[in-house]
Amino acid sequence: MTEPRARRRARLNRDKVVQAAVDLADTDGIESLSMRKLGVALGIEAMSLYSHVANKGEVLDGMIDAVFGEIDAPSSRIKWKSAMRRRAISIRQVMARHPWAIGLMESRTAPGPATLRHHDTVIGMLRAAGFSIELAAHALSALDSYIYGFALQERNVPSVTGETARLAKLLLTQLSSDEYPHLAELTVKHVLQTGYDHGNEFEFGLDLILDGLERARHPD
Amino acid sequence: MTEPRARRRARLNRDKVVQAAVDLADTDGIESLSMRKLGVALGIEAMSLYSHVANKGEVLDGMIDAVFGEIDAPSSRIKWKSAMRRRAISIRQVMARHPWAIGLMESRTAPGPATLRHHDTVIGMLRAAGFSIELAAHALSALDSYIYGFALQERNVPSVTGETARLAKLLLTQLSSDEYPHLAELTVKHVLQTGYDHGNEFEFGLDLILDGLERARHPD
DNA sequence: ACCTGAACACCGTTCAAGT
DNA sequence: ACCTGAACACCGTTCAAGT
Repeated sequence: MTEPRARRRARLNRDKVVQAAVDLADTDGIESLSMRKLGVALGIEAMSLYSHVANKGEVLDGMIDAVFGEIDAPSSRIKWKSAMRRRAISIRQVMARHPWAIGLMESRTAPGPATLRHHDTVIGMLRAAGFSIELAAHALSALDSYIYGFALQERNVPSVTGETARLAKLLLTQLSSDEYPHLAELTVKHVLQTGYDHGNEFEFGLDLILDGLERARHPD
Repeated sequence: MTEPRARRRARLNRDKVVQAAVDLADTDGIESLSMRKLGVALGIEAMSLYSHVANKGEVLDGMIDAVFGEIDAPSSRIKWKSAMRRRAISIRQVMARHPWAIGLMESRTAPGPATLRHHDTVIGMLRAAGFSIELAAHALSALDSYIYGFALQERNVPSVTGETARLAKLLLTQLSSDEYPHLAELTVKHVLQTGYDHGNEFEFGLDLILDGLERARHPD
């Protein structure tokens, strides 16, 4: 038993550093991901990380690419609409697993191999389904904007589950119903209703776009 | 002339601190916005800021609310569809002026008065146009997801303007056209075409959603 | 009431030194 | 080739002290 408390994988490399960073961000949040804590998690001094990555930015780029690798590649064996629908739902699930990812995307500009592979597959599937280059670009832009934007907003809305959150929201609504009557009405009569599922909201907008794309592909 | 180099406004207060933070983020980027630099910009010691704000988070919340205050309130004197279209374009313009805002939204959860006022006005306009509560919620969720997601993606794509960026992109495409053929094709034959305007991409998706909402309001 | 300076507990990163 | 410890230039924030 020469092992200290932190399990040291056979040999450290870039991928293992990135995976440890993903785990740390999932557990403690991205704001507490530091090179020093990452070192501790790997049973290593923080400065040793620089043997495997050039800087923290490379870790962050790797994390984003790892997240893209988790997205289900759309199958070309089903209708394009079902495939794009499943892809959207898969992205939303992945973003729910890694809530820090959506915020990280904003600051990173160097797409990794998994990211490029994913987009290449999606474009290829749309082209095979008969989309023109222009329409494929429009479709990808519209769908991804919607999916990422929804994930971004979902992160900001405090979850309605849990009685305390519910009570807090009710109180807030009560206080502001004079100043913001329409917002108060929408909150009380819609968002706070038992059985309200934010996922329905996601699928409503998603189907709006998918139906619109179908119409654009087959102009009347 | 008792004034030192930094203009000191008559008396400092929360709003002036927030406005200085917005200016600093616009100029130098959000990543270099620190309490110390904010102090320098205001001709004050960093620690004096805590007389006006509780912490940096309050500054960030204020910045987001200031950005919402810049969005054109939708007029109730025109058709809902035109009003929502203009609102979307206004948000995109405001986000272009303050590119840091979209990334900040992700981490802030306390909406300020301008934010609440804006959303209340929009919901009120949709309700007046005959939208049910449910459909108004769906409409706002779909549109805002799309708008913010588009802004998020727009920030990640290096601008195609400028010959150097153009050449760099061409080279990149050349290198990866074997591995990512569809991505390469879309980039070369669409994105890099002269006259390509990313704004058209925005309006395509926007009109897709607006048309879909119109159909949802008047089911066939 | 507002501002200051010193201090604390953190950051990312460099560098010379070790094995 | 990989890891370490000390150091540098930064952070946000607290606190006792000044006016």
